[in-house]
Amino acid sequence: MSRALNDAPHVSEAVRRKVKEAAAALDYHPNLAAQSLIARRSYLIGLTYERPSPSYVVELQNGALGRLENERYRLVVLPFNHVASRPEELGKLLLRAGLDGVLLAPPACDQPVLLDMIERQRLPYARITPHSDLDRGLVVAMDEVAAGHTVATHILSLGHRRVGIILGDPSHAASRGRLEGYRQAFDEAGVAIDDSLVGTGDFTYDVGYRVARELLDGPLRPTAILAQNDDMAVAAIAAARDLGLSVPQDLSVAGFDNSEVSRTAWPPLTTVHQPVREMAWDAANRLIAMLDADTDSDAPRRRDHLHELLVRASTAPPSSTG
Amino acid sequence: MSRALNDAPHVSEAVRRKVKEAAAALDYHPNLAAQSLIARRSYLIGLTYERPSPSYVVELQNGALGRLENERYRLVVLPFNHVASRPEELGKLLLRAGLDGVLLAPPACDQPVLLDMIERQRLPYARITPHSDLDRGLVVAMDEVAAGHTVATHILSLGHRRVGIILGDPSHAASRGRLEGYRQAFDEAGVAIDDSLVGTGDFTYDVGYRVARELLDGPLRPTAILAQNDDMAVAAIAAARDLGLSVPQDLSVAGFDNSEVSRTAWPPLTTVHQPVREMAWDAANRLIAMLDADTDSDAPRRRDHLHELLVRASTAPPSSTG
DNA sequence: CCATTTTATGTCAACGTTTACCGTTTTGAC
DNA sequence: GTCAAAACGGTAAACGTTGACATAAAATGG
Repeated sequence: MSRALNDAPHVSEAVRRKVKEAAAALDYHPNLAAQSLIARRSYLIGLTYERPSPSYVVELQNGALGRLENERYRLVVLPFNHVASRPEELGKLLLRAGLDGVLLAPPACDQPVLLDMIERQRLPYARITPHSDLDRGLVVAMDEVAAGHTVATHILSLGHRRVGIILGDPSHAASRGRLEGYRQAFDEAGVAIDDSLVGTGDFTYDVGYRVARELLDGPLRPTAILAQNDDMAVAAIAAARDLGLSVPQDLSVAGFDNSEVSRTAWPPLTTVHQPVREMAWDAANRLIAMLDADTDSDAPRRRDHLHELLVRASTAPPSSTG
Repeated sequence: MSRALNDAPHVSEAVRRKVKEAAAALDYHPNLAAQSLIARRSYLIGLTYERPSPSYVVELQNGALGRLENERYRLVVLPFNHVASRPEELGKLLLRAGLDGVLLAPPACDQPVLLDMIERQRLPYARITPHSDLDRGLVVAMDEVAAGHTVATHILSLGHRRVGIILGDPSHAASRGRLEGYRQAFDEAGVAIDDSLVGTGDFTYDVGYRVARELLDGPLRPTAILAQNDDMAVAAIAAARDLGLSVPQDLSVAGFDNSEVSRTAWPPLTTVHQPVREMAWDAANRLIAMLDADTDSDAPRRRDHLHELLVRASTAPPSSTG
């Protein structure tokens, strides 16, 4: 009987023990569907993300899973590509998945249509590093502008003046935020951003390589490149090498994300650590706090996590001939 | 009424349409818990793995998810570390997760205790690249011995004779299988394996680096290194560089797995492509075929996938001074 | 020793579907 | 127009739990 197994009051110790022993002997496991039915909960948390780098996905997952460990909640992964062009489809997918709550990574967390849908169905959600409508839902963020500012300031303070920029996918607002941070740093340093040295990538290695080649083959070869993620930064290093340039002697390269490749690349990348795992943990934490709270809690709806600049061997002052 | 929504027979078109319209208007979604309760299925597939490289995890997931797309089944991720030392705990976790079936990646798929537990509870499972008890459960495998043979033959045919070997975690049977393949290739080439050139790693970069340094600092510096995964191979390249050695001029390095780092590393790694995604797809495919079959199907219980040697720039004939 | 409270145990409705069953209506054939 | 068969729609049981309620037993107080 459920009272014995669930340690409810008004059950004698003897009976409780006997029931538990019998349950153990029979390898009895309560039927979760029946429990879900009556509790009106599935104890499933969804995690949705879009085809980013493997290390990002794993960090995200591990962060969320770290919080879910020893909880009843289980994590369902729901990757979904091209959200921007079909947000309703993802909405339907999420609503049909029978979730108690969902963690939204970029760029899904920035789709107003999607947020409308899941709000209408009262599906609780937490947004990880969103960049628009920062007042909707639970928000766990990193200050992208500040991060972009930090890394650009690093490059400028080394003495670089001709700085190439490889943007990420423009549909990710992180790309815009980081660029804004670059701008502020350049303004403060009294340096103008040369638009001919700004190329648009999509966070992938292949496109990053192409853009880097264009920058380095151009008339005004930069002495440093700011890439908006590590994969593209590694691609920039490869492009430089293919042109006979040494990093960091002939070209400094800075990335973003502190992904695994940034450590295993040669030279190791100067990059910005985005505390993805911590943010995912926090998002899961706030989400289940919300789910377990009977009343709408008065916890703050937004929380910012701090970035950290990791200066490694891929950046150095420009050579005198630069 | 359920008949209308589920396209059952004996329902007039008019009624069916009206019901569906009303359902759409109300954003009605059937309660999955109730459906699960009556169907005696949760429509949840578990995936369990142990702290391997991010790219492996993502390939695994994407493969399984690729098959689950457009199915009712959802994927629950259940990473679990140190299975070898506490298989019963993972068993309990899996059995309590309310799964319809589970995909077991190494090394969980090689834990007899775990298999015993989930078999006793009649939880269907598929094993991805298991290395022992190959007759238990659904098996999707790669022939590790053949793969090890192929890569070792490649190195030997380039002319290398002093070959260092960095083993993976010995508890992963993949490590043993690959080594066996090396042995066969060495035997066929009439070359003896020098035990002093065999080091034991654990598939991680850091330990791989240490082992590579020991090998290269030793009295008999090898002209080639066979690493049992890409992370350790990249570490070996880094170790060589730190000693002033060029790859592949002074040292050839071959990896295993065709992970992302093997492509972004410099020089790009010669490696063995393990069709992880395809195998995960296949495992999910066979598992749901089993779940959806009323009777025990007579499909083959084991299926081998082919490896592929990818020769890239990290291997070359030994220099004449070697 | 009875009345009263406390504690332990048994019973049953409810959760939201599906499916089997049964009664009613429509259809088609003679 | 009658009859059988097919099509349709309504009702209720069942899935495996939980939790409220009722009943029974034990403990307590007068």
